[in-house]
Formats: sequence, C-alpha cells, structure tokens
Amino acid sequence: MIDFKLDPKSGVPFYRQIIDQIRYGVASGDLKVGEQLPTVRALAVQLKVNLNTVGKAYRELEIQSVLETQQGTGTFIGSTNIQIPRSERQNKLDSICSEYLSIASSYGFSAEEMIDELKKRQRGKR
Amino acid sequence: MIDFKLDPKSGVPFYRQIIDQIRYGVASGDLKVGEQLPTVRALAVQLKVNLNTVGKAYRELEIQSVLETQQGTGTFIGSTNIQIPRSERQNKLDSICSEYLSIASSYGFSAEEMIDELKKRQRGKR
DNA sequence: TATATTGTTATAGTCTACTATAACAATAAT
DNA sequence: ATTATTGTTATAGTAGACTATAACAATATA
Repeated sequence: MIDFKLDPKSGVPFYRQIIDQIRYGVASGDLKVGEQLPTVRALAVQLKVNLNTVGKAYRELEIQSVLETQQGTGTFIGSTNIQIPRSERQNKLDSICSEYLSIASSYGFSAEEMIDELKKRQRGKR
Repeated sequence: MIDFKLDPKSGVPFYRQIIDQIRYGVASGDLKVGEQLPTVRALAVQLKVNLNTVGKAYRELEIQSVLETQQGTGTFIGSTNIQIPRSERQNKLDSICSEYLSIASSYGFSAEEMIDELKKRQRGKR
C-alpha cells in the first residue's frame, strides 16, 4: 500500500498528485495487480480532502484502465498491458526520453542526475 | 540563457514552471547576475502563453528579489544570490522522474530500458 | 430482508489560472 | 520631439479545482 502524501505548495492539483502516486506505485511494482486501494471516503479523510477529489482521481485512472472499480465493493489495481508494435517501440521510447530530458534540463538537471535517480529507484525494488 | 520549456501534462501552473526554471537557473549559475531575460512579450510568444502569465512570473520573482525590472528597459537577474533547498531540488527531480517512469512503464518500458536510452544520449553529447 | 459499505452523481459556491484585448507608464532610440 | 520598446495594469470572460452537502446505486453482510 502507498503512503499517500499531498504537497499543497507544489502547485499540482490534489487529484493529480493522487493519480501520479498511484501510477508510479503501479509502475514501480509497489502496487500489485488486484490489490485493493483505500475507499474513496477513507482516503479523503486520510488526506483531508473532499471525497469528490479522490473520486475524480480514481475515475480518471479507471478510464486509463489503471484501476478497476466495482460499486459497492471497492477499487482495485487493474491488469493493464499495452502492446506497442515492435516497429514503433524504439521510436516511442525515443520520444518519451527526449521529452523528459528536455524538461529536466530546463530545470538544470543533467542526464546523469536522471540516471542516478532512476537507478536509486531500481535498487530499492529488488 | 535558459531553454524554457512548459509541460502542460505536469499539472503545474505555467507561471509556476517559469518561476522555477528561472530560480533553478540562477541557483545553478546558468543565469548570471545582470543578465537580461527575454521580454515578457517575447517569452509569451515563445512559450505560446499570454503575456500576463509571463508578467505574473516575473513580478513574483521581483518580489522575491530574484529579478530586477525596469519599465521600458527590461528584466534582469538580480544580485541577491538565491539558494534552492536541496530537498526542493530533490523533490523536483523526483517528480520529473516519477512522471517519466510512469509514462514509460505504461508503454511497457522498463527502468533499465529508460536508463539505457538516457545513456545513449549522454555518449552523443560529449 | 434489512443494513452497512462502496462507488457515483448532483448542486452550488469559491478560488486560481489562463486567455484576449486594451490601455497606460517609463525608458531608449531615432 | 517622436517613436518604438519595455514592463504594468485593468477588464471581462472561460475553465478547472476544490469544498460542503446531499442523495442515489450497486454490492456485501448480518
């Protein structure tokens, strides 16, 4: 389970922070397929936000098929695997990487720092 | 001069992104004392945002005395040298990497592949 | 079957971010 | 002096985010 945290100073909308943390949790393997998330009301209380805010986050992730929800039962991590054609695969990685490298560099971060940060996350997980 | 870049997907308000990039640029020495920034209109055109959005960013940085502005002349890097708390810098790198990781992994790329891709570009640059 | 729990939807109000447009004010250049 | 350039301010509108509150709908449980 994630230890959710909201940073009001970041400028990032709350529902986006929730989305990001869940998405990252899935990406990093922290959240396993089928795992149940906190109920909208429970998470709303925990984070001291309105339940609509949590609902919005969950709903959007359901649309992205990151989550699967069942009314009356709960919200769970879905089993998504997107398939990209082999031919497009490298191009896709290229473009994602370019984009993030240029964003990072506009903040003065080097590729090295990004690599280190990514490695740091890898180490913890295995 | 900074290569300004706005990321509409990040959820961070545009004016905040501009503020941060300038602050980080100053802190890292990328922007020197006295250096002139793009005019509000020029940067607005470049980033495809309204001039009020750029103006808001510049104004706020002037209040923080990061910038010095002279009506009719321009906006310049001030002499107060600012420091970015290490924690803030780390948080920023964190959030950029998280976004990168979660997007890439939603396309089925592993952290290893992402790192390799970044390394590939490093080699080219030196 | 009745009740509690879960997600969903709706209304209404507040605030921030952003936009377009226009005009004003100080300085620099011709 | 006039003109262009720079930052500043103002108005008005749109959209999104958030809140409180309430009710509805599907499922699980007693």
